[in-house]
Amino acid sequence: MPASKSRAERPGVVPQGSLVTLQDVADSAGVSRATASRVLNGSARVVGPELADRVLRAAKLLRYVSNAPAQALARSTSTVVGLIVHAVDDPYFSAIAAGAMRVAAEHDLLTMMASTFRDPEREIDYVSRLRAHRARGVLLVGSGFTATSITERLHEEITAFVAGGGRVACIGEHSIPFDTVLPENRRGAEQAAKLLLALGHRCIGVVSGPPELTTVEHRLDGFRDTLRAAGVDLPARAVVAGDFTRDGGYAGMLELAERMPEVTAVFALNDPTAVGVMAALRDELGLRVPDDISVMGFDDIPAALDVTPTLTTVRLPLEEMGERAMRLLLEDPDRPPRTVRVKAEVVSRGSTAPPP
Amino acid sequence: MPASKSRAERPGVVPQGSLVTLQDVADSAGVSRATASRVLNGSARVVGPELADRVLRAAKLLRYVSNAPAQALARSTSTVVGLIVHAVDDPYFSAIAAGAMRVAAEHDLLTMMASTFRDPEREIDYVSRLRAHRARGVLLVGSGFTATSITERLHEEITAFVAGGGRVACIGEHSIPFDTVLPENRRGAEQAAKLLLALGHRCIGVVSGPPELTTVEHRLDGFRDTLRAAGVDLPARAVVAGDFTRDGGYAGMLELAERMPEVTAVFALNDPTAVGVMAALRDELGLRVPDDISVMGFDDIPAALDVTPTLTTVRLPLEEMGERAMRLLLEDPDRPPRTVRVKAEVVSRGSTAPPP
DNA sequence: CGATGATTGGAACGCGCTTTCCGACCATTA
DNA sequence: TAATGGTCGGAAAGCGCGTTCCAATCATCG
Repeated sequence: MPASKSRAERPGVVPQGSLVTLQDVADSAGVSRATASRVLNGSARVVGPELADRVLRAAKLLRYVSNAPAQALARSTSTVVGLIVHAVDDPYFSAIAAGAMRVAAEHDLLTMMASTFRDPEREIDYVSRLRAHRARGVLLVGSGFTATSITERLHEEITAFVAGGGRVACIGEHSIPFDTVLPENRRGAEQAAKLLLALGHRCIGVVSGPPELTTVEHRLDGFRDTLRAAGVDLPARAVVAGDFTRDGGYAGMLELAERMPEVTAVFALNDPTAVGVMAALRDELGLRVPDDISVMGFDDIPAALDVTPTLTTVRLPLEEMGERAMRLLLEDPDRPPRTVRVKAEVVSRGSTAPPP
Repeated sequence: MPASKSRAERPGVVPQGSLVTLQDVADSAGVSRATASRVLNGSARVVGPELADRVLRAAKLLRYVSNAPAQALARSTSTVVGLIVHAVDDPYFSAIAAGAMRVAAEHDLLTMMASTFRDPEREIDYVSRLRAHRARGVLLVGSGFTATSITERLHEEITAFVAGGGRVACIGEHSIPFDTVLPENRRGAEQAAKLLLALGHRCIGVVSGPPELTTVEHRLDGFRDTLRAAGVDLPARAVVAGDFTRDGGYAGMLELAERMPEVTAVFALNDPTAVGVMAALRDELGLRVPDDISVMGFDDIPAALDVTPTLTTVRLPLEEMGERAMRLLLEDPDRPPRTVRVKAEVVSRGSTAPPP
């Protein structure tokens, strides 16, 4: 029991249960810590085959795994990346997270995932904590906020992070000069508007998301501008704010129906909202989609195929966005910030039709 | 610039960009490291108010955050918990994760989230890596595997983790003697069977999940036994294996229809599968749910309400399960392992009806 | 006014690991 | 055979922080 022997030499140190240290392995293999270290994580230096074998054997026997914090301290670099999302249980974010985590795993990195529960303060706080953990990089997923005070403080925190050698990438418009994967929110919304116009709709409502999100702003602008260019007005009362959730869409639709019962089409600014809108239409308002009213969403989450009717939406390659952002974050660190634009594409399905 | 002064004293050490250390703060405040440390993380010892203020001020100015790895090393305890799921983008797991992460955040812990992409080897590997990171604890979400070789190796890894002072909790049957949140899979499946029997179904098919999961085994057993007790047989060919995904359910239904076109009800072993089954029925087989055939799922994911018809399923309080498991993991560490049973409850909705 | 105790800042060590820097040892070559 | 170069193992100095132990300062009491 070489491990316990080494432990016994410094009694009282044991924190709780015994952790096997590199020293233990070295002792057990009859070599120095330096040698053990070298064989256990392929240093530049080569160790003789027999010693190497002894070390490996001892490590296996003792179930040794290196102490990551200690390693991080000594190397002053860690093996974790941060992933900050607004809500884990939102399919938009979890699809992106799946892509990002796959790439992180390919690079042998562990992912610290933080969910802000849609609170910008927590986002700032998390960046700071990830900085404390000396994360390799952090991926900011989801929309930025239009409020400049938030953006500024986030920016400061990010700057400090980068100054410490960390990398940053964003998905969505964050008004921050770092690697960015930028979905064409504006263009997508324009095309949504065109589809609805082409179908003949002239009286259209919008169930929006939190107005403080840049994503919402851009989608809304693109939509409104396109309507206007076609001579169709989108009055303020035709736009009701949701919260980007299914329930927000439900409530939003009820309010919209009260304000403007004459709408023949509703554009929801993301898919969960659209799903909520359709539920409200069906369960409370007794309107049939698309015969009485058309509904469009945005993002194309997997569930868009499984609602009835299937949801016409603007497709974004979510998982791919996550992958690309993570690659941006991890690959060739020394190059100027890049912005990758991602096409948004209308997918016409069952929830849209000409007005009745 | 006290920070850069301190840096300048050890040139060449700077890794990339300058990290502010506790020493920098101490220098800038004109105190010793010890004092700075004491004020910055409320040690037992009290520091004089004026010095404390100087330190706080300096820390803020320099945007100091403590080096978490160094801190973890010195304290030999970290502020991270691990969360291992099978797939982030599966609503079952993301709902649980949301609950778990909320609790972790309450405790001021960062969550390392690992997605195994349904590969048991990765699960074992992740436990080991989490052990390396000296995580406070790890939460194993999702079913265990029936293969004893896997279970044994996982168990060994977990044991090593616990021996190192880490805590462990599981959701689902892992055949491991640790804190467990155990959904009543068997009871839930029994009730599902009863509902179908009560409706008059006698010829029933099952679209299952990966047979190597204990969850699948238990749900299947409960279902089969209850049918048998009622004199209804569930022949092997009536059970087709899916993979717990929507697409798996789709394919599974097609196969089931080929093998046993006479079934009047299908029990899908989780909700995504059920959604796939309904899609196959609608898009390829031209059967109406529930008029021609009934469909039941398991778990009650949010989307169960948004498919048409709404999905009859067995409800599990997913988010709450995540919360409770995380509490088990974090609260009063010194007590024998506990098992919390979670009730499964049938929710009757639109996808079930008497046979035609 | 000197002794005693309470308070508080600082020096120093240790956490586990990486990484120079040396020195020992071997095999070459002149 | 002696000198030379190349290998390879080990001693030791950090990495940034927490924390014990000491010394110094101050107030208080006899």
